[in-house]
Amino acid sequence: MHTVTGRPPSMPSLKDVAERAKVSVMTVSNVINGRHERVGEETRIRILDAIEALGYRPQRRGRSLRLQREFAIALTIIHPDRRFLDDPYITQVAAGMSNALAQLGYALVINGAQELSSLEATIVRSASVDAMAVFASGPASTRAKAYRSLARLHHPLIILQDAAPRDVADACSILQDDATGARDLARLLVAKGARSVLFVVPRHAWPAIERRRKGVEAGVGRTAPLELLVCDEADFEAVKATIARRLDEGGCPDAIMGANDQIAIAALQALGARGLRVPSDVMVTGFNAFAFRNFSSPLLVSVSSPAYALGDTAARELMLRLDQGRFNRPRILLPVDVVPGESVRA
Amino acid sequence: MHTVTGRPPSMPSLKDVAERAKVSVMTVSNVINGRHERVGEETRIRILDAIEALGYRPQRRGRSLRLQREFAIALTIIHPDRRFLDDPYITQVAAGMSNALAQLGYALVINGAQELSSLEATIVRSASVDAMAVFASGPASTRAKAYRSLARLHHPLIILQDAAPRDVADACSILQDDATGARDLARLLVAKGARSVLFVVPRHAWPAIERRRKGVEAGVGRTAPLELLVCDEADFEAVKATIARRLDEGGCPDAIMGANDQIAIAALQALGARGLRVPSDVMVTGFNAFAFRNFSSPLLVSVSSPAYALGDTAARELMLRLDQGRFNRPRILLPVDVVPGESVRA
DNA sequence: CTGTTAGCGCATTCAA
DNA sequence: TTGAATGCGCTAACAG
Repeated sequence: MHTVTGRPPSMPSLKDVAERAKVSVMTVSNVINGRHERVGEETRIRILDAIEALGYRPQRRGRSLRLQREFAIALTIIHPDRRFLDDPYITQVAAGMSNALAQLGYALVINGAQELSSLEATIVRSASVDAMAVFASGPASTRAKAYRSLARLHHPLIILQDAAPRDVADACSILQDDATGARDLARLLVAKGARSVLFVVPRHAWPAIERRRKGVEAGVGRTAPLELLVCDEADFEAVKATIARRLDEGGCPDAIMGANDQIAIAALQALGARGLRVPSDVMVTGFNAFAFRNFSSPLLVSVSSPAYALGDTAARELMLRLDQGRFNRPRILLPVDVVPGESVRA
Repeated sequence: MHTVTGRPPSMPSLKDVAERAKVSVMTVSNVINGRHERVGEETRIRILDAIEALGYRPQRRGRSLRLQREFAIALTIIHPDRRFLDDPYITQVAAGMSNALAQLGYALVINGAQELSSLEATIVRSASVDAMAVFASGPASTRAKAYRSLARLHHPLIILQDAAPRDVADACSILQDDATGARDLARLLVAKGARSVLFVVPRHAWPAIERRRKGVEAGVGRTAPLELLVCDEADFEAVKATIARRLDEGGCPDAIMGANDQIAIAALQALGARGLRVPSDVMVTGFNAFAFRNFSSPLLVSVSSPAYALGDTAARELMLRLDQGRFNRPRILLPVDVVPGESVRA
């Protein structure tokens, strides 16, 4: 007889329950899975007693192996900051996914990778989920490479906040309408008299930010010249310093648009330190409108990002895909709305 | 022959690789697991070619079943807000755990539960991890009940930011020294002349907040009377309104201490709206010192919470526990530091 | 250095 | 209504 590496002695299996209830494992399995019509009432009660007494819980390993399903979905985040969950957008996506999956008995496995290579080293090395959602940053070519890499894993793939490369099959792209939101913000500023706009973006590339930039360009049109300023988003003080230097050197634009609320708040502070008033001297807008927007004043005009809904949708679409064998739609676009505030003239 | 529920045709197994490389599965397994001394160079290369050609990845299900290990750790969060990951403390813990686990080839499974009952409905129903960390809110009795519930799962348990009930074995409690941090803050305020202190806490109970309250009590001692104000943390405007009402009705204390930075920022705004100056009229302190502390001014004096380190430590301790069969220590306390700012008189 | 055997927990299939 | 046999993918133990 071979001895096995020693399971914790207190982890009962179907067999243990079956022995205790003096039935076969199959009967226990039927009870567990609620196939009442196949088990007699008395037997069922005896089995339930045994389950209770042993503290038995089905062990997913066996079930997974038999059914060729892991009952788990991965959320993979490619982000330069190892504290990838610090990004408020990402946390909301994760919460949305987790809650939707929990209802369906699925688990959410979270993993962050700094870059493609470390990604390959971890997730890719072994298959432990049924499907995957990916949220990637970086230049478009790097992102596309990551998507292709993940697509080769033979799993359905949801690409969050980015387009799927044409050659990636069995993928679905879910994004919010950043371009329209940004365009509407820019139009609002122009309507309020802005004739020069500074758009401040993070150095590290994000697909959503690229779309916001295009939206802003469309919004200002030929009415107001658009200037781009790149800053180091990870360091709040550095963002402030970059904006301050720009103000000192290039004079003050009519409006500053932050690619997200964090950047816009840095702009508010840089302006305040120079004695410039918002919105009378300069108008400012942000993007996302998450809770911390309330922490600074004047309250930012922003755009509400449905990040939680994005995660929720991703989970549901993946469940449908696993059930039906294919994605219903290759692309889902969630709407956004301009959120009023005090940082734009009335 | 039995037909199986149909694995995706493109998901190769060890056997497929073995057949293609014309070796036994065992040899392939040895290559995969880096047992170079047991496989000849030529064979190894042939096998690696086959793996590449088939796009093979080890399937965790089989490995888990054989080794009686899931290679996954759960982080369970009991929090009334379904957007449990909105809490910045929790996200940092999760990031710390995820990164530490990834290095060791483990996955992090995240699940949030509103209350104990929904917790039992999800995780508890089936075993899919090797160990668990839990971060619970709510009254002490509810929390203890949750810990006992989880302890019955036969898994090692790490209890984050809370003490383990005495009757829970195979558990380890990891927390930060909230009491000392809060005491030091309170002492600082007293040293700067505060003779009345208002401590503003969220309605929903958190063990860390209870410890902070005790620390504040110890810090003010008999020098300054301490008043407690309870607010509805989830709604920033409601927090502001509660503090504003208190200011209108009870006059202004010498200092307001927020149980966290969010609450302290609400206090700053409520004070600002009444024309009260910080720190000359009133001093204000927060707690945690996460990134968004920078979003408001004046900059809060706060306490730095090592939330990321907490998650990192939790992961490492669990790995040690799984290797060694028992926890080294029943309790780990991480230090905190007062972080300077402009909201306390110099 | 390589192969064979056996079995982890579970659910499908077929037999009683 | 219940049971027995089978095999999912993988690896420890042992045999060659």
